[in-house]
Amino acid sequence: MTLDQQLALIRRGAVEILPEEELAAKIKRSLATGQPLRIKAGFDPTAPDLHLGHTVLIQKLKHFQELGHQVIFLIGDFTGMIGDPSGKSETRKPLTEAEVLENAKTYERQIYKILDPEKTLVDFNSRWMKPMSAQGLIELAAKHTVARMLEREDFHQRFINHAPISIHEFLYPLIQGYDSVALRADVELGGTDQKFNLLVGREMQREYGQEPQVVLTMPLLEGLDGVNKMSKSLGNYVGIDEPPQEMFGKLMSISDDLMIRYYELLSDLSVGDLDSLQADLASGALHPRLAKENLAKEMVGRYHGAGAAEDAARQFAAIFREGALPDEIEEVTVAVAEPRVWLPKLMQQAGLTAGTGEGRRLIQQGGVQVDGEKVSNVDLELAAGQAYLLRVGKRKFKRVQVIADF
RNA sequence: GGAGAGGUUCCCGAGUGGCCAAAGGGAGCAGACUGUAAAUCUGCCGGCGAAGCCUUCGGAGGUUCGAAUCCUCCCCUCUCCA
Repeated sequence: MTLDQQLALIRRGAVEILPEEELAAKIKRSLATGQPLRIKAGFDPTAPDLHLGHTVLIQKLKHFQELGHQVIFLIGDFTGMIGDPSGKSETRKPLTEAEVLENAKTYERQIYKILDPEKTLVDFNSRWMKPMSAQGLIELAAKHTVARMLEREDFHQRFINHAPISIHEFLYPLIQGYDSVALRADVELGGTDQKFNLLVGREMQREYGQEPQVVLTMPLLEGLDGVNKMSKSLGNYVGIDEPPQEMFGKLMSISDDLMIRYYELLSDLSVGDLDSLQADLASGALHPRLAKENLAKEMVGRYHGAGAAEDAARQFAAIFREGALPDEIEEVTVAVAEPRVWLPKLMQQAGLTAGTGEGRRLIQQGGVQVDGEKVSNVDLELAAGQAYLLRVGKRKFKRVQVIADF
């Protein structure tokens, strides 16, 4: 592909490319020499459960891969072994080497749903960080100043808010920057929240006499709430390993605005198609529900195959539009010592609620059905020795076999 | 090392002896409305078969009829000084 074509694809969805002229120069040189660019992106070894937020970045890696460049998927196992960079929580327990390898495998299994395994290099920063001596680390630390560190937004905020900042947190950007030196990276990708760290990489490379990498930032994908960034700890995520039904349901529950955003950052739709999609939505030619269904199908299809996507769509429509039951309802068996069970108790034992208080509340609120009948009596007792279909809220179903055990 | 500020329920944050299972907001859950949503409105939101009782306000003791609130010691964070 020509320089301009490459640049266009790389630019798509990117927030910033710093500096763009350098990227152009690197690509030009690559075209001339046939030498692919080395594209780096770093990942935390402790969270092997990728969600759609991560895939924004991985999609971009894929673009580079399509352009023939060398993608390096770097697992920050060394940094992950030390502790928690957010500073808030308790010290993270160090991962063993076996765990790291295990997590790496999980990563590979997940990313290869998007990336080409043949063209992806997976590396670990412990490879060069572990042999580094204390002297080497201090030398590394000497290449940066505290004032410079405090320029980073979150450090700055915490500093002025009198929140704690641990010394080791200053080491993370340095090490991440050194990773770029070790890998001789030409380009590093990251979320916009990574901008500072990515730029440290440029400075480190310069310090070590290398040509600085180009920094490319991608937007952070908002989570299902539409406000906060997608993250596991906030619970607003869609994991790419989730069952099709789950994934489909979550995607269908996002707001219309968010749907556009997801299309933009996750879909393979071309820029032109995206524009006409938006136009059709605005004119009413396309029903938002339909557009959302298509998006959900595309995502489920990407991670589970087209068949699974169709199934999920059909079931979803059946349950939520026609009020039918899902194809598969989990069955549980609960043994009770009395001839009758109190419903809230049963719900608790079936794993539908955390306690009887919650069950009691749900009944009062009209959110509980037994065999399709809404329950209003908090004291309702069911006879043992038979099966019941319990529905709690909109989505939780269980077929419960109550056996008498006395 | 010295002086000061602070640690409250999932999160933020009020509460400075009984009226406190603890205001308010956020998140979450349920219901209504819808397009499946979003927005909005309503209710719930420590545990308990619900009567009252039990466990919670950094930790351990103590004062008191009674402590998130007062005292002692300890742990942790921040600020200023050195």
